[in-house]
Amino acid sequence: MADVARQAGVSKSTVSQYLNKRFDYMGAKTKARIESAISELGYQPNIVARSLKQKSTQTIGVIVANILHSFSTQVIRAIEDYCHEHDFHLIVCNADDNPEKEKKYIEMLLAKQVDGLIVFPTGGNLDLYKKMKEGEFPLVFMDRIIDEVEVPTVQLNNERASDLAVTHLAGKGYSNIGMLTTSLKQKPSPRVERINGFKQSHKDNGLSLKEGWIKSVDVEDMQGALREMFNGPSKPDAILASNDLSLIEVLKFVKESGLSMPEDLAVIGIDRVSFADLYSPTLTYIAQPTFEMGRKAASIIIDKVKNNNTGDEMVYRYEPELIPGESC
Amino acid sequence: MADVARQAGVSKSTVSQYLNKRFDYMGAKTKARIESAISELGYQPNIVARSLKQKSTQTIGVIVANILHSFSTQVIRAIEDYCHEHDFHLIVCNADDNPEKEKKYIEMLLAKQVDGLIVFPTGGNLDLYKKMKEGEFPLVFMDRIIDEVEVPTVQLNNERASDLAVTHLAGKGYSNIGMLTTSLKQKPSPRVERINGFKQSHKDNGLSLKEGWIKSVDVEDMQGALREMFNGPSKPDAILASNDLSLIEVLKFVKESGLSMPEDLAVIGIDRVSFADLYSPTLTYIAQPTFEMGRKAASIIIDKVKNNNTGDEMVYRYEPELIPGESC
DNA sequence: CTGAAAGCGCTTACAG
DNA sequence: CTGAAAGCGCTTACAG
Repeated sequence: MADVARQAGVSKSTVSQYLNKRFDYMGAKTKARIESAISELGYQPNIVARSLKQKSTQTIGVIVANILHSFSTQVIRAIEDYCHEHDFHLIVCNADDNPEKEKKYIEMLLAKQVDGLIVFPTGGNLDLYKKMKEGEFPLVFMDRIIDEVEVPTVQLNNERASDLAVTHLAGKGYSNIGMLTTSLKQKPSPRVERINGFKQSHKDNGLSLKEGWIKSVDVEDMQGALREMFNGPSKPDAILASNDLSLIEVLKFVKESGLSMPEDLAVIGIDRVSFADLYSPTLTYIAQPTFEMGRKAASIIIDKVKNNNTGDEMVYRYEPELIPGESC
Repeated sequence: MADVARQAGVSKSTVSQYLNKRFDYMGAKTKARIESAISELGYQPNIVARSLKQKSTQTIGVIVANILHSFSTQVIRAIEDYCHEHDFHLIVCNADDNPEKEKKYIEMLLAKQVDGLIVFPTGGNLDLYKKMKEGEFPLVFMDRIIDEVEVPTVQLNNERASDLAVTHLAGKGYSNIGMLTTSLKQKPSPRVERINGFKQSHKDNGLSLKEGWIKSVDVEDMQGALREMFNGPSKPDAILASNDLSLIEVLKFVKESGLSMPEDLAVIGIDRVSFADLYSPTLTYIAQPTFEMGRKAASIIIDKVKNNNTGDEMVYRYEPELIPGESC
């Protein structure tokens, strides 16, 4: 910038005014001289220096609990679009369901002076969440609710998602429904709520619930869990896969067991997968409005950044939708 | 930092030494005092300030041409792992096959003072690429070769990928092979090379080539292109989908036309897709070694960053592998 | 073993 | 309409 100033025969201040498009009082010839000095020198401003001075990086951090879920990538995409429209940049990190990693990334992003943070919380860093909340740092939770700390949260009406699935199955005459979901170690609220919804919907639909057929295990153990379900005296005639990773395991099991869908086993999943319409049979699933959810989270965080972290700390619940296919 | 220094009764310099773990000459009591001052105040260093002074952000930028390709996400993942191991951060941007966007992102990342850039080039910004090359800015190209500017490039042996596919099909007795690939507007080298390989392999296998069955169109137009292929007097008995997006369109077409695989039509794709083993029939495909390719790109860029951009400007070609399934 | 001082590349009141 | 000066929060030779 000093070079540009010298070349144009003005001061750094004036160059800075030019760069920030404050032309109110700038002479036309000054402006032109700066303009040509910049292009001659191929000058590019240093955002790092500007950020230091302005104490704002125009950057939002996003930490997803697990990038392998299609839900995460879809939401990131929506957040990205919104931020892009509002001239904010994004740094995305993947905590891999690991609270240690989540902690590391939160600290890294704070050190990098992001203006705000959207977190899909693992739930394992209550102190950190609280510290940010107390420090009035702009923060939004996505997908999972953390009871211990009041932060605006965007998530699905998870009980309703399970209810949609069970009611649909019941309507088709299925009554022996199993459920497969990823591990409950961290007790992430969506999984807990989906299981609760599953149970409640059994009552509402007059179905008898088999507790043993609700399996919450790590992905590696899913084939075993499914085999268990099918080894008993009575077998499920339908399965709810509570997210995309579970669904893939169910489909793998169906294929390997030589079962046919939906005759031998009806299958329904929560989350949209790329191959739902391509599969034979096409898959019935419960879609989350990932696009709106992502935009909502982005809009809350950007409002907070701009308005000094004011605004309500609400939980925003979005309604799931059943997309019918041939798998049940 | 000034607060910490005051609280500990030392100077900022000493705090800085502490933070940078230069303990060689530091008194044990000084160290302890700084340590407790930091934890009392909950001090977090400001990386932006450090970056400004050190002229290094420990950050690598990645610009993919199109994030929708599974290849891109797999490579990003590998780059991320490698950078993480070497304490570099990543900022990922998606140019959406749009040279304008690519330009914007390159300039943004340079302004953010990333230490190096891995680009899946659209090919539409030759001046910018040259400028970076001349400025000795650490730069690596991924996937696509740009003849006009000599930059280290990591990519697949694309001709071999097509050859593997065609030779496999020929071995199974198929001789009327069509090819579907995404648009050639930008003439990205992998698509050109895959088409060349497809043609050459026809010669090598003594097959007669139907030029009209090589379709390079935008994804929206693929169903139409496939219908054209199948509307003529003779029809293909096999299709090579040159990437994952093309493959999905082929599978959609097969399903909608009521064709059965591989009896009516054999299908083979380049790129690994998540549902290859899940599909009925399971899919035969040509895999790229995305993991090694990503790590290679990351290792080149980090070497360049550390060694002041020395090193050769080679093209690294990786060999594809055929993963057999039931679709051909 | 520790501190004073300069400087990284910007922005921004303020003076003229 | 433009410039001199201070300051953002660090690091780093250098002096002592």
